[in-house]
Amino acid sequence: MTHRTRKADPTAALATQVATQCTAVRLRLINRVVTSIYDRALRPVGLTICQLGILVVLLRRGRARPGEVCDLLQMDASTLSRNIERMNAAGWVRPVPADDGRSHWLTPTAKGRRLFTRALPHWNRAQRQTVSLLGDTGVEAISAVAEGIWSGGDGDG
Amino acid sequence: MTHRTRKADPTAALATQVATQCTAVRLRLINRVVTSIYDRALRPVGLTICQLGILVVLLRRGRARPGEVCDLLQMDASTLSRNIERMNAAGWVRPVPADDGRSHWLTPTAKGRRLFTRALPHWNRAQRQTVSLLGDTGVEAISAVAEGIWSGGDGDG
DNA sequence: CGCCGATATTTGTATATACAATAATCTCGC
DNA sequence: GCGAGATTATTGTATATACAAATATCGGCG
Repeated sequence: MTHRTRKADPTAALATQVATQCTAVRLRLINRVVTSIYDRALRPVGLTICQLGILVVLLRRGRARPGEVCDLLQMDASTLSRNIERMNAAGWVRPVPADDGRSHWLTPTAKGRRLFTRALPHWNRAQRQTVSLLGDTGVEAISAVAEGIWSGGDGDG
Repeated sequence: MTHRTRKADPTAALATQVATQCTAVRLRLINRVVTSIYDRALRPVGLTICQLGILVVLLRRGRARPGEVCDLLQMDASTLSRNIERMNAAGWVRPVPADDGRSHWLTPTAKGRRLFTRALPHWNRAQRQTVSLLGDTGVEAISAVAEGIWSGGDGDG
């Protein structure tokens, strides 16, 4: 009789390599955890962290074209389009015609501004909770990586 | 006549505070960028980074119950359920009955193992590209944060 | 044995996301 | 001024995600 143990699975070891190295798997895990914190915190005001992020861009700039928002947030145009669709339906943003007929300005409404004001304390709570979870070090590291991407990516420095 | 400049928008300054501090907005941006890198790299083999992450867990452990996978990846049970649904439809994983009738084992199929082997070079390419984008520092920081969450979270150290 | 609370998963519904294809407009060269 | 190619956004389709509710099973207690 041949030996009773079946031959070792060669993929298991390779899978361990991937598991212990893969940046995407880790990043996505962190993203799920952190997104949950903010979404739960913001739920009482009926806002998601995604929507808050978009609203903040518009509030800062007063108005912005879809393409600008996409560039800033590194978000696909179609993704933004659907998000704006919901925010528009909720009455938080409005499109206004631009010179270039292919585009338009997105502007926050008064209702959107009031929502933002109401959301602030909840956002603060989530932010504190996140700092407590990731540590100052973790939060700063994430900021640094984002800055790196905004400034054209490519490596350390 | 009253002055021509309209009164400054008080939300703009607050929005800037949020924009410059919000960890979630930054993390989600990084997540979009990095996920895109892996999904594009894996596309030729018909796999997403999400699915690869799940497959890797099953390959490492040989088999796992849904709840275990959720714990490990910090993924909602319903999310895993839908992902497994697709991977099962593709023939990469199979459920096998467990002692506890409420649950079952998830196991990779031979087809799933072959897929993983084919995916490896593409994953490697994405991983290199990500290291190049985020820098060793960034990649290590993300690993550290994930380890922190796995080991019960709460702060630096 | 049978019920009841606890546990494990799936299903219903909604948001977030991206790629491919389409639609609308602009710009430049002639 | 017109047509071809570029630019900007939206629509079609599919995956990823989570909360709430439903389903199925387990385990203990009377």
